[in-house]
Amino acid sequence: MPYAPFVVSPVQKTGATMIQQSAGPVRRVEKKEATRQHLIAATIDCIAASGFADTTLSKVSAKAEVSRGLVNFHFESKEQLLVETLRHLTEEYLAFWRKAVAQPDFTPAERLRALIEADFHPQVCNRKKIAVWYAFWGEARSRPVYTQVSAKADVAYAQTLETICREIVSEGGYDFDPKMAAKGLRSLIDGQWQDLLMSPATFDRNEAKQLCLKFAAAIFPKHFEALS
Amino acid sequence: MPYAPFVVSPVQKTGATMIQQSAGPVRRVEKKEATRQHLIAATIDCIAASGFADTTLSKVSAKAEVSRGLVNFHFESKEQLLVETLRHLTEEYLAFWRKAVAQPDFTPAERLRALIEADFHPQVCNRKKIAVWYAFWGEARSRPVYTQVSAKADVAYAQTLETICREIVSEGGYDFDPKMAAKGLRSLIDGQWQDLLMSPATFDRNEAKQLCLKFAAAIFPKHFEALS
DNA sequence: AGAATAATTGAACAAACGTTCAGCCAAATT
DNA sequence: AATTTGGCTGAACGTTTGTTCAATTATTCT
Repeated sequence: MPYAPFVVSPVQKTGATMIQQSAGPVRRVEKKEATRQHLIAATIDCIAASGFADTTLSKVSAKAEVSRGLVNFHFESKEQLLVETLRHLTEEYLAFWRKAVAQPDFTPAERLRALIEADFHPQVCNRKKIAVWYAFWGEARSRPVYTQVSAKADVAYAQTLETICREIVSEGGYDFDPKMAAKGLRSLIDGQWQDLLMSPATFDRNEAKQLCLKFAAAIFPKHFEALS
Repeated sequence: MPYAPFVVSPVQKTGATMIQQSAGPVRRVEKKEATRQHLIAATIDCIAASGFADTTLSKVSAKAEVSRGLVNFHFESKEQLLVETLRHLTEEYLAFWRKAVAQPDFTPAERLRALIEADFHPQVCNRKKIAVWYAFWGEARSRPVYTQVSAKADVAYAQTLETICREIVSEGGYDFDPKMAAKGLRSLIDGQWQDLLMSPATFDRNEAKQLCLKFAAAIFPKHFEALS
């Protein structure tokens, strides 16, 4: 049983009045969307389990426990399914780190800590999802559409991290280019992700965080030295 | 004309005496090996151009300008061809950075500089080859054999870098775990490689090196501060 | 309740896949 | 010069691929 039972959330029948909409049509629309998400989840599972090369629509539909032809009903083509899968992954990650740093009363250093914390949270930093990221990155050169899909979110991350670094540099009067600091920190995180993918046995989530914080302490000593 | 003309290096006919071997059989053996390498090179080209999923034996043999069936003559199977391709890539990279750091009169800091320099040399750090690395990494979870093939070389790199860092820490009396420093520096390099893959337009080789050296300066100030 | 709508199925399709192998020809041996 | 060896070809094989679509089932509308 690869997924939780295919339960459609029951239609709201009590409480607020339905406006301009009967209870009926919502159910069908909801179920359609649920199936769609179901297929995307199955695709992630398949890519992680079989790799990009061996991810076939037969395997995906088997994993999702639906018929073969349903994929082409919900998605124009296999390629479109893959694009939507990457989009799903991208948006999930975007929403996750955005929520983590969006605390208005945080200091820049606290926001950086929160970002690092988010980047190693099991919800986004687990071997299955990282395997899928790498699968897409491996195809990025031959299918530029994959780069386009995640480009906006990548830029958003880079800018957010750069802003945080600029604020920290400004606060501490450091002599370190904020753009370089941001690039470096992102690289450190990616590198640790790769470690999880390639050496899951020796990978340690806390160690990975500590490594990033140690480097942060090296370039922003006043902000990070004391702790860790 | 994807490759240099298929020239077999002429058999050595002058100079040292041939021992236990006529000139003849060498030619055939050499040509076989040349074809083999030819096929591996074509595979690298195909993975870079079409991605892992769309790399077929038809494309590989077309690129190498040989017949379809020849691949299965030289390699047991497609899977074996891919394994040997990864092995080739791994060994080339291993030999390259080993040569760079193997200067006996270098100080540890100079060796670290040489390693970084090697990691961004166009021979190993170019978009085509990095795309192939990522393609294999993307499949690593589903095909553990890929991890096994490059495992030894990965460990060798990690140990070499760690030794260099340990020596630098010892020299400078720094309070930074050499193991962490090594992991971090490797991450920085990987991260820059990924930048080249995903954003080739904005990637700058010298900037990438400078970024690594800046972080080196942050953790080993006495050894790297002055320069760069 | 009956008609209309839309999600889902599963069989069928051509195309492309990896693999096999009998035959060919150049190279090596006798 | 004749024979053997072995790299190489290209057609053929059985699968599997992504896609299509008429039929089916479940839901929504009248």
